[in-house]
Amino acid sequence: MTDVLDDLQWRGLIALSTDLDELRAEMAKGPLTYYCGFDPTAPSLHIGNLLQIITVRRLQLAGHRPLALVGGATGLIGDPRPSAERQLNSADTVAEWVERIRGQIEPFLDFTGDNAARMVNNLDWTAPMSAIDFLRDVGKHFRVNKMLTKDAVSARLNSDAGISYTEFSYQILQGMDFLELFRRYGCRLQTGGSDQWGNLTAGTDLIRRVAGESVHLLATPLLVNSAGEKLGKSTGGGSLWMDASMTSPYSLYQYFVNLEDDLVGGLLRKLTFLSREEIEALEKETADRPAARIGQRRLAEELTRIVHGAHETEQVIAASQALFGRGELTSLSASTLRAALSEAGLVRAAPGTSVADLFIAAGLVSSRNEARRTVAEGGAYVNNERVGDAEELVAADRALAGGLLVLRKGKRTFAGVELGSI
RNA sequence: GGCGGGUUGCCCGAGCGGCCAAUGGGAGCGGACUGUAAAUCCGUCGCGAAAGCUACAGAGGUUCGAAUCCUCUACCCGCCA
Repeated sequence: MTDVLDDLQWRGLIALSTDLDELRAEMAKGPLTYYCGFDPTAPSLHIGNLLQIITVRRLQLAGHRPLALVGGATGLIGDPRPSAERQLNSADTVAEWVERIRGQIEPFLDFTGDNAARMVNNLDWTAPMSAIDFLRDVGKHFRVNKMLTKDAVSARLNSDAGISYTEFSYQILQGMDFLELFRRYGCRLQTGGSDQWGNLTAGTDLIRRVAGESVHLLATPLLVNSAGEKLGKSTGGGSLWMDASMTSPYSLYQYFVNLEDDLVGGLLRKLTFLSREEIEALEKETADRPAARIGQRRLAEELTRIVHGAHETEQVIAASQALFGRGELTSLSASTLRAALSEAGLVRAAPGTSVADLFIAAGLVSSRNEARRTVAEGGAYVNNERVGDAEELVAADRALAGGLLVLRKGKRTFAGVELGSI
């Protein structure tokens, strides 16, 4: 079997690390216990977190022992973002998100066998600790001047947003986590995103001071597009969430089908479990015949399957083929059409509703002004026919099989309407 | 605790009594070109059919008229103690 670190490197998953040769040597001796943390700062994890989960899984598949940490404590504090202070979430909210996120992580890991995974929550060792203990036992090991140099902190000090003591302390909590897991489970490696580097090193530094041991770090690169923006920003403003109710499987699939060519290879490497041979073939395919989007389709398919399962993936692929296929919509059967539109988003409306109101009802636009604007710009279609008047009433005789209408905004945003009594 | 500066639309940022729904970027959205790419170009970008309404941290006030002036509150930044 190939060395897992070599594999991670080939996949471009190691942006920053501590001494890789030392880590390699430790891994060679047998199963290594490692951890990766996930803070409940939203009701769902997103595609960036998925990269971490998948990386954790890769290490487990290589025989190492994962600890998946949900940040019941750190989620109550919030790590400093470069731009501005976070709004604190209530303890109830965070507790609920902890459970949801735990549920999103568990399916990816194997909790049986020699290198069974374990879920941990940093609230377990943080909540019982008194402020005095925290300051005496932990705080004493942190030098403020060093804490100030961390990117996340210095960015905030140099902005006029400033930083609260609360967020400033975040790195100490994360450092404590690593120390705690080192003591409880012999954890010797932490993985995370490279934007977390400052927080990751807080842990290794603390363990070195307290226990005199050198433990390890692996940081993955951030997922960004060619403009350097975080991936997922072009989905209408939000992230690509793993929760199906926040980002539909269809939307997730479509996002990756539309991915710019330059990113396909890198994401196939980072986010899928395809073999090196398969990925290199797909990369060649993408380079030779970019218009065929073979790489994009495969990436979209793999990811949708990883996140939402095989059945759902079949549905969205079929839906995409029906809506984007060359064929006439009139040639689609009622069941095919209904299935496709259900994936894209299907609502009911009464016959005789105006185009503008249909677009609003389907969620393609958020106001009548926007609907009128879209029509005026020539970007509104009903059954693939461009609409000229936003106030045009759509009668029942416009419906396709099954009483369905296909609404489209722009080139690729579809939604369905079923005409009938509401 | 004292003094000074700040809080503008999704983000950055101009405006400093009427010409401000608010200059300019960016993001977003649509069009053209393409390949359901990228880059580029063009358009658009609070709500409302309109009258008009709501908006420039929050609450009051001055004024014919305020994002712009005054008062208080909250938060942020800096200097001093």
